[in-house]
Amino acid sequence: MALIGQPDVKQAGEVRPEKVTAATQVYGALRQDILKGILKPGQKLQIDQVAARYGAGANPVREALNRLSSEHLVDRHDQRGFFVPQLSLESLRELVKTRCWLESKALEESIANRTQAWEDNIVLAFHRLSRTRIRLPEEGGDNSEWEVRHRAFHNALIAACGSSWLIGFCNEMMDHAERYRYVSMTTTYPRRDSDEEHRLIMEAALDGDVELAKQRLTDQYKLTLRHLEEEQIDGGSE
Amino acid sequence: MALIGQPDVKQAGEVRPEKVTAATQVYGALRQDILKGILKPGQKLQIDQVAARYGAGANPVREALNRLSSEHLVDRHDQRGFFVPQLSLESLRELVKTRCWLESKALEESIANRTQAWEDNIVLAFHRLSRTRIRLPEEGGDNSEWEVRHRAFHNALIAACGSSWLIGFCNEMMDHAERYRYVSMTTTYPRRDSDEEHRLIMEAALDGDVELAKQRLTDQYKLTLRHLEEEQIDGGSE
DNA sequence: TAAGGCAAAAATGTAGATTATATCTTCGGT
DNA sequence: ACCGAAGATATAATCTACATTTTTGCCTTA
Repeated sequence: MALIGQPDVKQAGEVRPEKVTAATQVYGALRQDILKGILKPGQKLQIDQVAARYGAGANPVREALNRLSSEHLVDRHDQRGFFVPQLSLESLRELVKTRCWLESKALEESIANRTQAWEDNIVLAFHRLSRTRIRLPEEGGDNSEWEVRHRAFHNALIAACGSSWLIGFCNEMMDHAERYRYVSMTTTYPRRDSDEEHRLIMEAALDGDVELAKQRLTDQYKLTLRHLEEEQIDGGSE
Repeated sequence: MALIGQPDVKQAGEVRPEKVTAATQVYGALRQDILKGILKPGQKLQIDQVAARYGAGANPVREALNRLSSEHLVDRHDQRGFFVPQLSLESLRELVKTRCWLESKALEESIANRTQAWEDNIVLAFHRLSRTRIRLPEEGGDNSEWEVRHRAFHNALIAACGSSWLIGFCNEMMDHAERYRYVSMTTTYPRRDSDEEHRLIMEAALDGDVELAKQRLTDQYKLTLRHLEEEQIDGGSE
């Protein structure tokens, strides 16, 4: 129905600042702590403890945990409670394999739909990433800034793929990959030469060389996997 | 209580049947009602009403809604409540496109990893599907049995792809596709000739003809999309 | 018509009751 | 004494009832 000049239209894009609830805050905090490995794989997330930790009541905590359980960032067992999921080399391999499949496809589509804005964003994201120094353990070892930019770069690559589903799936997997990186961060750091690899991916993408770009992207993931395989990252299961 | 002759032995390594909580029951019920279109797209899910409907308290309902929100089966707005997501032709197109991409890939991998058991399950699933009659509106129009078997068939095809991530993503999208089918069920029914299409997909897959199988699979999805496009399924947004 | 102000409605959160699970203890048989 | 079953206690998850906070709808006023 064409509503000409309707006064208080609720436009789809209207942004009313949504006041965040306690549940949402706990959700965000828990998410970070799980991704960063502060909460250990296998650990039980007891309601009372979590509530105390984040200064919230049992219900908001419970809601947050329920959300996270649907993202597979916590395991839920009825009447038994919530747990931080275990990590394993085997599931990491499956994760990387699937990332290669899906991000390749997303990159391919993105290149097919390339626009000026897409290219610009990639260049920008790369620039920011390459200017972020990797901090070694001696320096405090907080690489969360790098993680954020790293993720932004990979997101920029696939942003034009034309499927919010696919972007969502890739992001979900990025979350989990990030957790593996953080948990093994005690021993492994982002490689110094990753900048160069990212540059190569970017260049192939901007050149419109689909096959080369996909190749370089998946090579990078596989290389990172190999590095992690060399460590024992079986999340405390032994 | 104590059922004589049926003592609840706890065998070693036994998988103890998890007693379902109220939250989980509501979750399942809500999920079904949303997928089947009983709860209309765009509709507000008021806590009290939902609680009354399923005979539960506010908290279990809230937990169920939080889980569903992470699956994109309900929209959540802090302090504003929960809603059944809208449907639109545009997002259906994106959904179908993404399904084609991912299920093609999954099918390809499945065929590459084919085993006897995989083939058997496909044959079995096809048999069951083909023996399920489609009920027209006059006959009550409940095609949930068909939906279950239809889904089982497509799952059997991709079961050997080697990635639980990919299988999960495909299933998530199947849920949403199912909702589109149910909502437009007033006018559209599973096509009579879909049996034949499924047979062709199965045959190509069992023959190990990757390209043909993928082609037939995606053709089917695109054909179904075209059928739905001919209807107005824009969930009451106008 | 537009802004401001209320009151009702609804979402969210708290506290404590209830129920299930896990743990510990006891008892009978070997 | 040792093992396992049965029962009792402690712990923790879950749920209910109600308090608090925010939003929504409506009415008044400029």
